[in-house]
Amino acid sequence: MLKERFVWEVLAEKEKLLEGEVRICGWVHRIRDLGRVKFAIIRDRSGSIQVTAKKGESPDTVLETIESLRQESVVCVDGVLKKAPTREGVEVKATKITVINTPVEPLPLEVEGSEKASLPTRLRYRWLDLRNPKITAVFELEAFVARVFREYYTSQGFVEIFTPKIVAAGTESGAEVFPVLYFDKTAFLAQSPQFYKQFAVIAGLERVFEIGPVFRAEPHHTSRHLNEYHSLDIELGFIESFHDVMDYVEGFIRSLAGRVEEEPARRALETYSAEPPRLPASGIPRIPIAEAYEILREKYGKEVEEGEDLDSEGERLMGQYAREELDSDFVFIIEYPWKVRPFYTMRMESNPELTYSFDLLYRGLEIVTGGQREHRYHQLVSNLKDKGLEPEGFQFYLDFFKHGAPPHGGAGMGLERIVMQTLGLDNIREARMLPRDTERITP
RNA sequence: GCCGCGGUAGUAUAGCCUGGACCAGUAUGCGGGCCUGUCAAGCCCGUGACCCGGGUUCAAAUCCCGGCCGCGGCGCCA
Repeated sequence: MLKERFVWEVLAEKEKLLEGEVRICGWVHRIRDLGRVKFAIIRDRSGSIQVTAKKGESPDTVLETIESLRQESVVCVDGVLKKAPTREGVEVKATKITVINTPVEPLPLEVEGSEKASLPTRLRYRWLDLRNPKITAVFELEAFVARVFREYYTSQGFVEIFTPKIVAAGTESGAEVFPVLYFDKTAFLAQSPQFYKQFAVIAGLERVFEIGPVFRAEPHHTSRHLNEYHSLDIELGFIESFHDVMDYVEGFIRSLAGRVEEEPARRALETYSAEPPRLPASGIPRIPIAEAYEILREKYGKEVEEGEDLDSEGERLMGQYAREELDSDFVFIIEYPWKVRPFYTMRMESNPELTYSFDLLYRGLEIVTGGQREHRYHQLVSNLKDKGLEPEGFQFYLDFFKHGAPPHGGAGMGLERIVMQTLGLDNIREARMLPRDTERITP
C-alpha cells in the first residue's frame, strides 16, 4: 500500500507521532505559496493536514514540486510531523513529495464549496463533488442507516435475503416497470421485492429483510423521486396484526434515532445542522386515515375526499401536525382504503373497504409503506379479480399460497428518503451517489 | 402525462422588467509575477461567456416566436 494511514489517524495520534516520520497520501486541496515558505493542504476522505516547506530548510526539489502542484493532484508526502499554529495544531514538514497524478484539464468544479454549484453540475462532475467532505458525509450516513437496519433486524431474528431483480411481471398495480431484453423473452426490472420476500417467509424463513435496488419507470419530475433507489424491506410471518409489523418498523426507527450520536452519523448531522430525529417515548402515533381526513379539514382547512389517498400536501400537513401537536417527527397513517392499496393487502374484517395497512411519514414525507398481506389463497384470488386483474398473470405468485402460508406482513422503506429527511436535503438526488432520473443515465 | 420557471466565461453570479454609455461587471478557477507562517492567504497583470434558429428595431444579453436543454409543482409512489 502506498498509504498506511488516513489523515484522521495521523491527527488522532499526533502526540505520539510528533517529530516522527509520517506519510500522507491524498489530494492537493489548496496551495498557499508565499515565496520562501510554501504550504499545501492535503485532503483525504477523513480530513486535511498542512504540508510545509521552507527555503533553506527544505530540499529544493520539495519547493519546486509544491510550485508545480495543482489543485486535486494526487500526492504522497513524506515528512516530519511538527507542532504548528494550524487548526489541527500540527503540520508535516515535507522531506519528499511524490506527485502520483495531475489533472489533465482545469477543474470543471471546485471541490471546496462544491455544494454551492448547481445540482446538475455537481451530478455531472460527481467524482469531484464527492471529494467535498460535506458531500461524503451524506453517503457515510447512508451507509450507517443501512448498517443499523441490518444490525437491528438481524438482532431480531430476521434473515437477510437476496431476491431477483430481473422478474417476469410487474409486482404491483400502478407503478410502471422497465422492460429488459432477456434472451428471447421480455423481462422487467423489479420495482419491489414484494413477491419474493413473501415467498421467503412462506418458504419457511419466517422473518426476512433485504437491502436492494428497485426500479420505477415513472416519469416523475420532483425532488423526492428517483427511477432507481434502495429499498429497505422487511417481511415477517406469524403476526397477529399489522400493528406487529409497525412495531418492528418502529423498533428500527428507534434504534436509528438512538444511534445518531455515533460516528459517522454525528458528523453528518452536524455538517448539515440537522436536528436528531424526534419521537415520543410513548411510541410513534398511529392515526387512522379517517381521522387524518378530519384533522386536515378541521385544523388546516384541507379537504381530502373520503376513500382517497393523502396527497403530498396532506402528508406535509400531517407531518406538521405530528410535530406541533404530538412532538414527533414520525407519524403512522393507518387503515388505508382498499381502493388505493395493492391487491395483496389484507382487507379489514370489519370493513372490507379499508385495509390493514400503513404509511410512515417522516417530517411530512412518506418513507415507509407496509401492512398485513392476504395469505389465504382463495381470498387472494378474489382480491385480484376485485382489482380487475387476471389471476392467471399472477399464477406463479399465487402458487406460493397453496401449501401453507402463515399470516404475515411487511414494509418497504426508502433509504434515500430517510437520509434526505434526516439531513434536511432539498433534493433526493443529493442522497444518491449517482442518481437515475428521467433524463440522467450518466455518469 | 399536465402545468410553471429558467438557460450569461470552467464554476457561481450581475445586467434583462424600463433595448443604446455592455466589443458584457464581480468572485473563484486557470496562466504569469511579487511575497518567510498562510489557513477561503494577500497584491499586480493576463485568460475566458450572452443555449440554438428566426423575427421586431437605426440598435437585442435585454422584446416576440419556435426548438433544444435544465429545474420545479401536480399526479404516482419509497
